[in-house]
Amino acid sequence: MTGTPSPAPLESASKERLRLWLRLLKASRAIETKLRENFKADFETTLPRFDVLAALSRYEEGLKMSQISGVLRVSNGNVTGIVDRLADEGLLVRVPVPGDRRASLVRLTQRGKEEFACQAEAHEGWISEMLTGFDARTARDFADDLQSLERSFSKAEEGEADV
Amino acid sequence: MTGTPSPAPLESASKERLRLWLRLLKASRAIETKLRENFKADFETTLPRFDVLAALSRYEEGLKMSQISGVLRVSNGNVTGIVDRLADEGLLVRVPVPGDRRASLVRLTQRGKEEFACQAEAHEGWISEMLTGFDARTARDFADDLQSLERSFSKAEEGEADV
DNA sequence: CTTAAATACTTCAAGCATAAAATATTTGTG
DNA sequence: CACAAATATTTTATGCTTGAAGTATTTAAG
Repeated sequence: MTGTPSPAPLESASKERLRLWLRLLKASRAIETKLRENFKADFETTLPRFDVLAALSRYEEGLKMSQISGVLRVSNGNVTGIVDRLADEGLLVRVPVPGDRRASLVRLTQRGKEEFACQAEAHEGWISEMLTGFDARTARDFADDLQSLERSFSKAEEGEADV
Repeated sequence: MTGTPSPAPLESASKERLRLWLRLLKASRAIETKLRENFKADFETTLPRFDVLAALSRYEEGLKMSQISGVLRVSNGNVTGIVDRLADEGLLVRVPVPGDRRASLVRLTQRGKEEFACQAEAHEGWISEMLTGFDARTARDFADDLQSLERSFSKAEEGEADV
């Protein structure tokens, strides 16, 4: 990456960072919007539902509700409704946890696994189309840059932890 | 940017693009979450409300409802509720458009302008803190990379327009 | 064993988001 | 002018999202 430097003169670090954030947000919203449309049109589903299936697909044994919200980094109450609807449709089940009647383990059903496999394949295809301009090497480098951005962010977060 | 190449071997372009997207999403969600918390804590407001004020602040004459949704790229009906609440609080007003009784122009009030100025300053500060790891040059280059990602995306969108 | 604290989860209220339907007004055509 | 089509906006239904309050159960302390 890092293409040709912009002709426009650099502004303050603060302004350039703001510009970076606005671009990041714009790009990710554009992709997200397109994904949402595709999920709706092709599978009559949503991104959050796909996210839950994706999380579960990585854990054959299942996940507790709080683990799902932990993995997806969303609030606890949020997951309840999404799992409710997916359970109604038979894509997953709540299994009681022996020895703890508060909790339940959420597991994909066979149908859930098959449905997710379809969706995941389509998902990867959509993303690949949208990012056609990036070859494997460029995508990897860019992804690494993003990770460094995230590290910068996390470090800033820690810094304020002890207020 | 483009730091040291990852030691892990490159996978297919499709996989690498997927990874890129997941990183992009993760980074932008992390920042967005933090921003939401800050807006709530410091100004008792939300990101969408800030976005509307920001859009209006760039147009002294005001914007019609449909122009707001166009600029922010959100649905029409969405803006109605947000503008309603901001109007209730006296941060903006709906002004009738002479000669077209369907439409109205939405304009910031003096209070709205002052409130937005405060929020915008804080916003820039928060972003700058979160992205401390990026100096002006690096941020600019990264922003340019993101723009090229967006161009790649838009081109992919066009391509399917004539189906 | 009893009770307070912690844990797991659900429910609730408020707001954001979309798409689609409904309303009101304006514009274009004959 | 009449009236269909287009335009501007609001309303509605549905779902995601959070944070806070509520319920049930388990764990820890005395």
